[in-house]
Amino acid sequence: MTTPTPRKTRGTGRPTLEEVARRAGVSTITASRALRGLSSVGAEYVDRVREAARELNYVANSAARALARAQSDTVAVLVPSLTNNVFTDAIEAIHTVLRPHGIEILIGNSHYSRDAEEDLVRHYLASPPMGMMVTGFDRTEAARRLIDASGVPCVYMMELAKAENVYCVGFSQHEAGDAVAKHLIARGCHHNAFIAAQLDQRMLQRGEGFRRALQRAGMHEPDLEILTPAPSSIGLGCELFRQIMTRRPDVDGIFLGNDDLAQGALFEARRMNIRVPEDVAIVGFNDLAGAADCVPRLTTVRTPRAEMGRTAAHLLLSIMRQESVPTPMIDLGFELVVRESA
Amino acid sequence: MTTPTPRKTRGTGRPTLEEVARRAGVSTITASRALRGLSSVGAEYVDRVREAARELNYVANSAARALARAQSDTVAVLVPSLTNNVFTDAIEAIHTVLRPHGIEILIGNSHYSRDAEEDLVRHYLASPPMGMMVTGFDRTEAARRLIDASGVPCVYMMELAKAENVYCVGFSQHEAGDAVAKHLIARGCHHNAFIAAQLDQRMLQRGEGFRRALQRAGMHEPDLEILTPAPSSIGLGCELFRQIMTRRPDVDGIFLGNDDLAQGALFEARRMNIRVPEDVAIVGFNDLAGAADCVPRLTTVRTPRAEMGRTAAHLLLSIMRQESVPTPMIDLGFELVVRESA
DNA sequence: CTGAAAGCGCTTACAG
DNA sequence: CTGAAAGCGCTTACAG
Repeated sequence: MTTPTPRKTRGTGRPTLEEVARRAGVSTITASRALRGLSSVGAEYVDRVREAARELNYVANSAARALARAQSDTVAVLVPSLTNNVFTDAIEAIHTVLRPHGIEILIGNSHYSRDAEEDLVRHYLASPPMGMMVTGFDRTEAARRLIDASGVPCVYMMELAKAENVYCVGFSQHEAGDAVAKHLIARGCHHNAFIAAQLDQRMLQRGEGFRRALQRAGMHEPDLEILTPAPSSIGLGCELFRQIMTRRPDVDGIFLGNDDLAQGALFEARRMNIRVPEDVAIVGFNDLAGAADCVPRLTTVRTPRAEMGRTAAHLLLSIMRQESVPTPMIDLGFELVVRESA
Repeated sequence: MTTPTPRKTRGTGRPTLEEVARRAGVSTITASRALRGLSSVGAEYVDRVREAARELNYVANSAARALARAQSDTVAVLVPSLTNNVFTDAIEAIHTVLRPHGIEILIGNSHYSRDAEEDLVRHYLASPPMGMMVTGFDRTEAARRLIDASGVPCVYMMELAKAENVYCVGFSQHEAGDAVAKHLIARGCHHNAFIAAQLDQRMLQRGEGFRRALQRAGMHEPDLEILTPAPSSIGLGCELFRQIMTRRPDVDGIFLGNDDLAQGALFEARRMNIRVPEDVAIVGFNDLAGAADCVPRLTTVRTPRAEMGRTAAHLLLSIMRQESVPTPMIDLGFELVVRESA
């Protein structure tokens, strides 16, 4: 004898918490608490509820939960680019840490635009995520205020803050630039150029570190800097390398603000029959895929992208749980990887 | 005389639809309809409601909406990698199309694992998105069934389906491999190798196209194929190039299944003092950044990543709106870009 | 074209 | 430790 299943007119048709509770012989709220692992539920109930949920293939309706709690199991991650593996590496690591906690990651790509980032902040804060992670500190005043006023826990990635009261995970871009300059100087390069594109704050900070070190050594030549807001690319690296070497053939050391630019320089050097590192030493930044394999193998600065993502995610987790964190600022450092090009 | 604002104990504290309605002097449901642009609302009301919403800075609570409609304004996009720009390019385009429609994109990265993808399918389908986009057709039977049974509109990207009843946007990987073989043959290459890694279906399909063309020309040599499931990378390209040239120095044409592998081959060729294309012609796949700038400039197959993303997103939009679509299968083609390496 | 009622599926807040 | 009630903020379904 079969009872006809009543046709539901609304809803998803999926099993609900109420059905789980009924099957387990407890109240809905007890089922809710049992499934959430709240300690105030008797052990015998917990098992019964879990069992019932399993049998029914129960999955909590996240919309209902979000509505009831006035918050969703979501973390918004704002990056300036998805093309640049610097950020996808970090995102991967964030996923790895947060997914097991049932947290969904919303990726916002600002395309290196402050205004676009402000829109994203506004958008995500409209349905407050339980936390957010943003890239660096360069944003509109409005975006800054929105984040602060939202009360949503926020971790800043990729840079170190000046202030004490912000949670950040990164490394000193300035020191990294400094290290590159010192390496070039120690190598005996006398005319050191700096080539940068995109001109986001991190790029500028490493440029500043590089410049300062040259100045301290009395070797800074302002006209040996090429800074363009155009997006970084291998092609642009080719172009700018040719430009500087044509204008100043005596340049014997170049720091290109990232590996794309540096790879382009390597290619163009070959086309121009300029030997690397004999005629000119070349240093990149980030140690992306390929840097270790090109000809000559690229000397560059390895940045801890995955580790930043992982650490930032763990930090955010702690803050969201209101745990006390040892230090709000985590410096993960960097490493100058000396290979063949410089 | 000021009335003290009642402190809300629950909820987000954000303005609700009810407040908007009250301010506009209509019922909540009329406000709801007005804001959603349902034609059954008098024009005068629409303006009043919109005005009130603007004044209150009203943003609909997406959780409440999702709960009431038993569906969220969300599209899940499943890709095998975020490191490979093939997929980030597509994702970018999808974002561009879907964002203006208020649709949030959930990115699932399967890391080229069928099991991981099945988990993702299960996860996303647990809170059904309004639509989903997946990569190719190679998945577990369970994942396939879950998608079909869910009733969630789904568009398949990157490949063309055999069946008629699936919505897909891509190009023929098989034909692309065929085109590469023909080019190498026309160039006069007699011993043509195929080097592939990762071994996802698309890679294998272009390999098959390549192989068939060689067979038709009576030029296929089985031992000139290196297929490894290891992840593609420039470094691996170096390694495999050295391997094949050491084993068979008479090879004079190589199709590497993607640009990473090909770039590695170019580097290693230089290290081995093998001239490209004089000694061996090299063809890559995808035309990623750098292909046009390396030395020698890489001959490769340009694939329509952004266009696939854009087109797939528009197609999904149509399906979700239940509009009739002219054709479920959209072939965007590819283009052999002949540069210097072959 | 407009609205009062009910419901979506959870969790909070209050009792016991 | 457990539960009945109320509420989160929308939309669906039914009337008029």
